[in-house]
Amino acid sequence: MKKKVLYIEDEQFLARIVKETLELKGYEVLHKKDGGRLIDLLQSFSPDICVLDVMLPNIDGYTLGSTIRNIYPQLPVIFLTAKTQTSDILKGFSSGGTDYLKKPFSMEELMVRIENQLKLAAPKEDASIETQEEVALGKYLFSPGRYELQIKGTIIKLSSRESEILSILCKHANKTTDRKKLLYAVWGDDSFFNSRNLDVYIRKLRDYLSQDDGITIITLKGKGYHFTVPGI
Amino acid sequence: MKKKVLYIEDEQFLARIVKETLELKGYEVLHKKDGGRLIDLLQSFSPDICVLDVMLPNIDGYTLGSTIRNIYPQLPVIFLTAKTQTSDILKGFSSGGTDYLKKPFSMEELMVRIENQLKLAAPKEDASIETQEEVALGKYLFSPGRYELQIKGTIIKLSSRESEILSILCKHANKTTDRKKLLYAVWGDDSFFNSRNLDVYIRKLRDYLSQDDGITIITLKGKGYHFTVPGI
DNA sequence: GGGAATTAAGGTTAATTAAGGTTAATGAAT
DNA sequence: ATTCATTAACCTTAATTAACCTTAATTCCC
Repeated sequence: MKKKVLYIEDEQFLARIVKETLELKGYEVLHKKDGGRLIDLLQSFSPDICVLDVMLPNIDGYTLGSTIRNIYPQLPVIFLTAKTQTSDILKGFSSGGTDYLKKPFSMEELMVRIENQLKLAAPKEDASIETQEEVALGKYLFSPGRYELQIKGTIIKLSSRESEILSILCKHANKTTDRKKLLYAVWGDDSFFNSRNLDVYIRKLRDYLSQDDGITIITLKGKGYHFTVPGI
Repeated sequence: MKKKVLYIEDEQFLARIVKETLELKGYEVLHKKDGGRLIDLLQSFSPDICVLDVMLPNIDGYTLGSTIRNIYPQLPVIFLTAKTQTSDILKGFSSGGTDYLKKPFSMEELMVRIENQLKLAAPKEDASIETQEEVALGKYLFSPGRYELQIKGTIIKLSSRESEILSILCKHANKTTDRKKLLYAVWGDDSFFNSRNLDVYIRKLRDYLSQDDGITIITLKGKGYHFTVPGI
């Protein structure tokens, strides 16, 4: 998926070069000469990053930056400007900028700073499965955050318990998940009833996951489950 | 808790100024003249950010940067250098730098860039609604202060309760909002009646937000709601 | 030692109960 | 006189409990 850059710049000549260079690098670029109807633009275009000139007709770049930061707390914003006074730079960062590049700059520097900002804004890797975006399970796509299991475009809605248990199994994909630990993780105890209860959920999950026979939840009696998933 | 800066710089005079300025700003600074025993340093000092001069005796800054990036994928690294060639900058970013500052620089700029890197590295905070007058919710724009939800130019007026509940959901966007806490936050108790009452409001909000199917309020029975919003 | 009896562990399906959803009616506050 | 908030009555669905079934592992006996 192409990353989208919203680029606001009034100098036509520079704008053209930047836009073309970005497009050559594989970005989708929306260039505007001023910040009019910014909020609409953000919503319809939904950029991954904004590159703003500071000296603009009508509304200046800093104001636009603040607006963006206000509405999209996480969206990277790079300011471009000939203003080189320290106070301008400070203003840039306090207006929600995540980087500040002084004109004149080389195209390469802009490119690498854009890449860098996108990398920094990307979801942090070290997060546990709770915050994890999506996991590929064979032909399925599991989105713990959305409580969904997707296969060939059809979406299976999971309940919170189902999703919770599947998440735990995923954490031990192709290894064994201890039954007792699973029970404790989900219910906080390993009573007889919850043990039956777990059986019920395992059956449901097996059922949901039956469309890919590379995926199996193997029972290891007295131990737990071995969740086999191809290609993890 | 003081943020810790690991600062590697061989120019004694500059180093002293930077160190003192940082300390004045409330940072804990460990200054070294070279990158010897870097790995030990990182582990014992466990800095929140590294500031590296590039031109160093023995091992150069880029090499140190790469080492850091390998071991600590998320740790911010700012390069400081008189090298101003584009190729040097590219090298800085490809060596795991998260920012690059050309010498000579103003202390203020260094300070603000350090702050900025720390902010970017910080675990993504939920947009604290209090300070925002507007939040983008997918195709919608929510203005808690005005009790308005806007979509494609049309304005949906929210009642105070509706707005209040939506604000709370926004605070936990893409995470789960505890039902009990929600009830307490809004009504101060979790009586049966208010619980039904909450259901009523959730239904209304689902209805208002139904025009963007990236937005969902998922019920987690026994827990609460998971408000999913794209791009937050 | 090899195969039937025993038993513990888990599986299946259905019933129950608890949590929440929906819609409409009532009550409070402008 | 409306608009918003609450209460009410009834509906739907997830989670749990229950009853009964199957399978793997021991044990027992010859």
